[in-house]
Amino acid sequence: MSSNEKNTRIKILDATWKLMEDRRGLGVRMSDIAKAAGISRQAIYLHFDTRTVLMSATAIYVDEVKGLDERLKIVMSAATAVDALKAFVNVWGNYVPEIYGLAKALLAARETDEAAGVAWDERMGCLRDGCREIISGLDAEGRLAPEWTQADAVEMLWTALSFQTWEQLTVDCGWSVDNYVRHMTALVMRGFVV
Amino acid sequence: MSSNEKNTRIKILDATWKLMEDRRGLGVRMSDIAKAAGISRQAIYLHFDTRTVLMSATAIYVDEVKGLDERLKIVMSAATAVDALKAFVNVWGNYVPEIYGLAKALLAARETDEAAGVAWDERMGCLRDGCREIISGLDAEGRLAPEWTQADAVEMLWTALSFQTWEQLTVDCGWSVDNYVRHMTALVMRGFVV
DNA sequence: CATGTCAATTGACACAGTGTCAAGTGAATC
DNA sequence: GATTCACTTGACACTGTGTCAATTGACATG
Repeated sequence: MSSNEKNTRIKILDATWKLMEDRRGLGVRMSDIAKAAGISRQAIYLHFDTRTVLMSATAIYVDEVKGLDERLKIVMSAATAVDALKAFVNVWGNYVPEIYGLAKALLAARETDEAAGVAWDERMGCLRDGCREIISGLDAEGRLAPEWTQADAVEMLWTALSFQTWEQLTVDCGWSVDNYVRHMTALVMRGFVV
Repeated sequence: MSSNEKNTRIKILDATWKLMEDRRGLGVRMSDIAKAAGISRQAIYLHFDTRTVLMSATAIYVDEVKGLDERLKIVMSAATAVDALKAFVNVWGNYVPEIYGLAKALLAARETDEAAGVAWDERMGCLRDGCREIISGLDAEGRLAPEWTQADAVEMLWTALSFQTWEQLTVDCGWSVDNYVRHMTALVMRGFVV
């Protein structure tokens, strides 16, 4: 039955997701996932060719469940680009902890695995799109600081909001998400808005 | 003879460094290093207990040869904190490509290896110290933007100047080092200085 | 000259984790 | 009753790290 097949697939995705979050993306083996999903290790390979394929599929699955795209789109409907920017930082800063483990694992895999790199870039795509919209909005409203071309500002803002930056501030510096949002907002407001 | 022992050690460190830079920190095996150093794979373990120990030792070796500390100290002698900040971004931005491969490898190892994490934190220490001095100088000169406490500004500046940020802008966004320096300077000047 | 020391070599092996393969099981389907 | 299909089981190949024991070759000292 295809519903049974689907159930196993979903069980694997859920197990992968849960384990990645529990262990912050580190030390999650295929055998751990199999155990958590209640199937044999080899059965995973009936659904996903490689570990990387599984992680990419899990990332897509999580995106669907969590719906970052939608959250960001709502943000974009703010009255002004400045409001959108503030809301954007807030949504993103609060979203990262929900996907931290999986993102971390995907990022690590990216170093050695081409396919993981592609999957990562796709995940980060909507963030970059959001930055582009906001910068273009700022510019249209005449509030983009004169130092910046739109293209440069987009890339700098996207980098400031990167997963790695979020991680360094919260994990290495011990900031709360609220502090991250407050101070990152301050930085980008000063840095890009006039 | 102890000079012979030292020679082999240095040969290993040089080989490690060179390979890390050549391969941008990825896919460098102990056997590759041995081959490049002209010794047997097992002989490496006569000098370095583990791969991580070797990488940490190489990082220290590179630091000695390249002398980031000294370069940064010269920067600190600038007339004003603002000048120091600009020079700091310039020195750091131009320094990273010289240590990219090794830094990348150490950063990757950090995820699974406690000792690598310590080694990384030590390497990043002088950067953080520099940020602290600059922010405290800005504050003393009354030019730190009012949004910031010194502690918060130090951590945010340190994060803005992180290896990962440098990497995202130059590798992922394709910026030249000159562009990195110019735009990062613009961001931190706007973000922190008043 | 004989002896000891010490760095390095060689070959073998343990271990972990990914991915593959072949044979077999059990339940639904025709 | 035969087929199909997801899944299980056990075995194995492969890679890379780290360990071990036996051996070599150079050099230093008595």
